[in-house]
Amino acid sequence: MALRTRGGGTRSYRARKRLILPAEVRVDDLMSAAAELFIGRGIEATTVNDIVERAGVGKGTFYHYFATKEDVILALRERFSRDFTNRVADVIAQCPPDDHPARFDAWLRGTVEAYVANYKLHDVVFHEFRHSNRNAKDKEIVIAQLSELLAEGMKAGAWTFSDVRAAAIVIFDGMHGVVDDAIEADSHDPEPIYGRLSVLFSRMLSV
Amino acid sequence: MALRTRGGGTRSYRARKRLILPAEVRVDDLMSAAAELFIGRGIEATTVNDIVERAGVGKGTFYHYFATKEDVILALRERFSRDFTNRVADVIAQCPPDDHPARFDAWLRGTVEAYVANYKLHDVVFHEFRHSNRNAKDKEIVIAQLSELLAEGMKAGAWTFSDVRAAAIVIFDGMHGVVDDAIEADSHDPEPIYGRLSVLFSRMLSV
Amino acid sequence: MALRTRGGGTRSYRARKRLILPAEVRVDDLMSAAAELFIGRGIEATTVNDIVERAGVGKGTFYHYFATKEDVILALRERFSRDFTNRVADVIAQCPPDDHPARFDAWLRGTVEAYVANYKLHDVVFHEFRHSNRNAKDKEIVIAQLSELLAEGMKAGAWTFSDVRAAAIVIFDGMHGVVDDAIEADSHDPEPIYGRLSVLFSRMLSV
Amino acid sequence: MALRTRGGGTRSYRARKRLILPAEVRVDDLMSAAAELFIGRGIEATTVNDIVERAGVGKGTFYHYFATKEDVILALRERFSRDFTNRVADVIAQCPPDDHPARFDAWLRGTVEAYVANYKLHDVVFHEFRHSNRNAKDKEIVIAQLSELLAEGMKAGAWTFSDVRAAAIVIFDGMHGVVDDAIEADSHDPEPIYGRLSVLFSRMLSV
DNA sequence: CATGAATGAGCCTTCATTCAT
DNA sequence: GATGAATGAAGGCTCATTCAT
Repeated sequence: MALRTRGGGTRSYRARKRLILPAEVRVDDLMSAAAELFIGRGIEATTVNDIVERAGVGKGTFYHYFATKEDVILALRERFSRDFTNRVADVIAQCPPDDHPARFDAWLRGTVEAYVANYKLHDVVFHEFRHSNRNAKDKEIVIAQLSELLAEGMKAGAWTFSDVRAAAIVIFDGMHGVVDDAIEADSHDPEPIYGRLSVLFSRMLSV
Repeated sequence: MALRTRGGGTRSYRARKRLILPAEVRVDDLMSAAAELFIGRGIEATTVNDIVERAGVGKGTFYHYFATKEDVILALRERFSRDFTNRVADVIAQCPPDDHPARFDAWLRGTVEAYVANYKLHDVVFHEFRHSNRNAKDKEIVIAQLSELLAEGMKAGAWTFSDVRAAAIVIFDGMHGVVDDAIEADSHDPEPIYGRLSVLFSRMLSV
Repeated sequence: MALRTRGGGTRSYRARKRLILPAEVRVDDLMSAAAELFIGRGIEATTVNDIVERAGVGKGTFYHYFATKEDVILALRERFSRDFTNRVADVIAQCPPDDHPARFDAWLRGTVEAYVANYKLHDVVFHEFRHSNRNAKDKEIVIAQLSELLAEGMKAGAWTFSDVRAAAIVIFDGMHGVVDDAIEADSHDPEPIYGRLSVLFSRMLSV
Repeated sequence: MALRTRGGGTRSYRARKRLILPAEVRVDDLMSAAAELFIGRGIEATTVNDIVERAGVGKGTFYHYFATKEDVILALRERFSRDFTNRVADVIAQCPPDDHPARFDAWLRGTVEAYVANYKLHDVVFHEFRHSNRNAKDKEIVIAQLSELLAEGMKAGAWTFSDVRAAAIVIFDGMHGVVDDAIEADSHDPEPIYGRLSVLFSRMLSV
């Protein structure tokens, strides 16, 4: 078997300065590089080589932090969901706990804004890659968040639904579709989008 | 087992009967084989080899009818959209032209049924593959169909919308999401799904 | 996902004439090229690239006929065992069926000759690569062949053994070791090797 | 799970206690870890990472004590040979210097026992790795030991050989093969193996 | 029309070794 | 002495597409 000699066998490389950085920084660099490339040219068209080149690290460094290419996508997804949910939760938290219409409004505005700001990454990371049922996991979080908001409003008599979950899904996916449509038409201002959706959803919410 | 091909005798050529069939049949066989495989294992995981093997033709035949692998996907997409739209149009056509609520109802029921019946192919062919903006093309057709239905109802005073297109999108994507959710939960009966949606949308349609 | 464009994407290659040959020929070319390289530089040090280059075919051709690199080794092994056993069987067959000492002699001479002629390939293919228990399979064949010869001689009263199998193994492995030792000392003439072994084994065979 | 390293906090460095131990202990830990892994999964499949992890030291420590991965194998080999030879020499030493048959018997029994006890390490370290002619070196030692024993017996008139070395090789390799065969058949008791061999070899030794 | 052998660009991943700390 | 983050050369394998028959 002869133990193939790899790596520094011929002792030829020495282009990059061997810099040691905190794991966090390296992971972040890698993830950002990946995100930019995924957005720019798609996941499939982005190679691990592209990623490490853009991140300015050796290929081994990539595999030091991620087990496979898939892993970056998953990590990106998690980060996206976390950021998204937190962002919306913050906005809602600033409303009076018992003003349910205001809270829904905050959710809608926050969601539209967050999505308009990051739809590219969202699209690429959630639609372009499917891996068993892990797909639903992250959507479930945001649906749950909205469902709870709707359920609380219903408990307080602000509105009624025979099926809260179905309502949440229609609202979320409807929002999603309308934002996509606006973006497709090059309208990146969240305000009018929010306005159009608000009118529609207020009808569904009113008795 | 060592060899991939054991090659029977001296010339291994001509295993299959060189059968000549009408182009339509060939195309259809190929598309069906592709659809089944795409559904079963995903587009990426399906090779052209898999397709021709399942279709029972030589690989050259595939490239005789389709320029690239992409082409089958596009063809499948078109076929799906055409069937879908026709099916829904038929159901609507059976309603009185001026009973707009009934027409919407027919649209909703027909759409849910059609989607429940074919969601697998739909998902794979529309979500798993993205090629520039060609994606929107086919969705546009069904949105247009619904928009027109809504617009006519509005013109007749059955309901009002400040933005018909936004409403159509919310309705379509909302429907889509709720059906997906039901299927995810293993509820493949279109009736209750239709019921849930009908309640929600009727509010949006009513003044 | 974008269906990475591979192969003739950029349409640049056209170095080799696309020649279509019988599967047998291609398989043989590939196996011979592999054997030569394995012998020359070891299995590990030989890459599939090396093999196809030497065989004068494209890399895809290799994988058209062999599923993995391992497969060539296995195929080489099978071929070696088959040839070896046949060769020895032929020599034995030329002896009178009841002259057991002569038959054993034929076995020994044939075996030594066959091994001296091909020990390089043998070593590389049998010793340098281990894959579960498949290893023993091929040795078993030759041990069985010798065991039978010994058993028949015993039945005819030519010699006796309390354990035929053990005797066969000692004879075979002993022969193996002595030949290796001779080759190590650069003595490639089978005759004296055969002579030395014959003396030793005749003692074991005599009552 | 996305990240290979979750890195606890800001600096993930220094997880292990930087313990300073005598070189001997370190070397021994490393060699033992390597041996266990080589036996368990093969040399090729064992990475330096695996070894240091099992030994509980940093990767740098490995390269502090061994120049390359090969070095451990070589060290293991030497250790094995040394132990083996010593063990057998001890047993022989307990026989009367002029009772040659007894000495041979002791050699055979000791060898079979030693080999049965360590065949796994032996196999992996001697068969799975080939590096130029260094291979023969260690086998040579044991062959020499046996050759001398046989030669002395011959000088004393206990037996005769036209070629002592060939006899030694047949005996050693024959023993090797029969033990392997027994182990393959799950017979790990050295006694019956020794018995079978003793019968065979006594014939070769007797005039 | 039909076939399937042939092709090669390029991808993901591995891992021995180095060296800044 | 000890550590482990960093590195990049190299390898096995895939598969859309071509084209000689």
